[in-house]
Amino acid sequence: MTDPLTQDPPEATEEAQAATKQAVFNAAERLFALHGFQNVSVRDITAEAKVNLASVNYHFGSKDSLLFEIFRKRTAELNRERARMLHEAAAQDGAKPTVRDILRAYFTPPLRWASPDNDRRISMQFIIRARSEGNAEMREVLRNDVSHLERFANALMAARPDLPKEDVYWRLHFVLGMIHNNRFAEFDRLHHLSGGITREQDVERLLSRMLDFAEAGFMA
Amino acid sequence: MTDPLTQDPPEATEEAQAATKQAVFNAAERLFALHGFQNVSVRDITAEAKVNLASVNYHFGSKDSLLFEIFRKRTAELNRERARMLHEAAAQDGAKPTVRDILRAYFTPPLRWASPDNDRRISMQFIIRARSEGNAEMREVLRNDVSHLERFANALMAARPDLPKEDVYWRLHFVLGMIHNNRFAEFDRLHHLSGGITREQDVERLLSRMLDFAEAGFMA
DNA sequence: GTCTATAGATGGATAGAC
DNA sequence: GTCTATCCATCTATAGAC
Repeated sequence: MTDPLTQDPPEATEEAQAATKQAVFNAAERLFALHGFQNVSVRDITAEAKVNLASVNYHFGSKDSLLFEIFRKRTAELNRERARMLHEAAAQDGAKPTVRDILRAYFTPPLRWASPDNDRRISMQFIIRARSEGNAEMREVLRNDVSHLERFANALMAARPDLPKEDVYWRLHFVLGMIHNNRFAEFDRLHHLSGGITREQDVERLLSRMLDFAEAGFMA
Repeated sequence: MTDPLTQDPPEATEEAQAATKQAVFNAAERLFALHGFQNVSVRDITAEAKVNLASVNYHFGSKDSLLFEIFRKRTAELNRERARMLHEAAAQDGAKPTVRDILRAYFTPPLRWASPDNDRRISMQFIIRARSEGNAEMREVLRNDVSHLERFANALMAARPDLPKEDVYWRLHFVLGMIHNNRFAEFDRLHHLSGGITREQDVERLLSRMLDFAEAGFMA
């Protein structure tokens, strides 16, 4: 065996490998969020990440696996934040948060992520895009991973015990639509329609608007 | 017409040509709605339509042009129905329809189309899918074709003259999110989450639910 | 371990026969 | 006008050099 170990450039063994994998991950997330899954090739990703073409398959196995890994990681992070906020609201309000508190816990993390000065802005666009463009594997995960939604549905039923459960589910569905519509293109269109008076930059103001609308809808 | 037992290969000049073009159109709309733009090849379309491979390029120029033609036709039809309902509501109410009337004019056509027994169900899925997966050309059309949305925004401002215009635009944005979330996959997920108690088959009931939620949100 | 070269598959589009 | 055969670009994935 050759033994040139002490003369290797940097300790490329672990750090460089992790850096390459992370570069691929970030480049892929960014390109997918901006252009869609099918419109981004492995060549685009490795060029953006400034790594060699084989890196995607070496580190992630395949393009699909790369996508799936990004998707799982980001959705897990987002839903963890939501669950934590819901838990805090329950602790503060004595185990029975109001409808507005529950909705705030659901809205705040994605809105924070999507704010212009947040480095997770691109991750939020990735998630929204993945919801509608993801492959069968990802859709199956979405369909089955309803545990975090169940927490919110149950909290809403506790906050409105007078409302039939069917109504709670439908209204939750409408609320989800409000969130999933927050794509770049939709904000852009709204900005154009309104003649430029709508500004999504003010996250706190947008959060208030969404809460006002959704809370009223839930109280109807 | 009166064409009982003439010969087999009849004047294929015009009728057969129109039939082929229509078959391509229908097959493409159906496959795109079910599987997404990038996941459907020209070969898939011509196989589904039972026509030869060159038909797409002969009748439509390119795959992209075919997509664009379907998109323009369907969105024009849908928005025409909406505009007609808004016009009728204005005529009935003496030129100043209520918020609920306006929202009903916006919600009813897509919900009718999407109902299980409607032959436009697949067209509605096509439109929703095209909104998020369409190419740059289609997104540019969406971005600029806000004329039909302006009608609704203006009607809402007339119905709520006390509300700042900025608020009207944001709430309209939320309402759009409610509609665009009505995809097969989302209904499916809701059905799964609710343990099967939500049923989107009853279109009138769903329309009522959406109107209750959106109207309350607009009145907040 | 990294990177190049290439295999292997599929796609859109089209020329040319009839 | 219809349809087949084919061109050529592009993609993912991988073998093999270093």
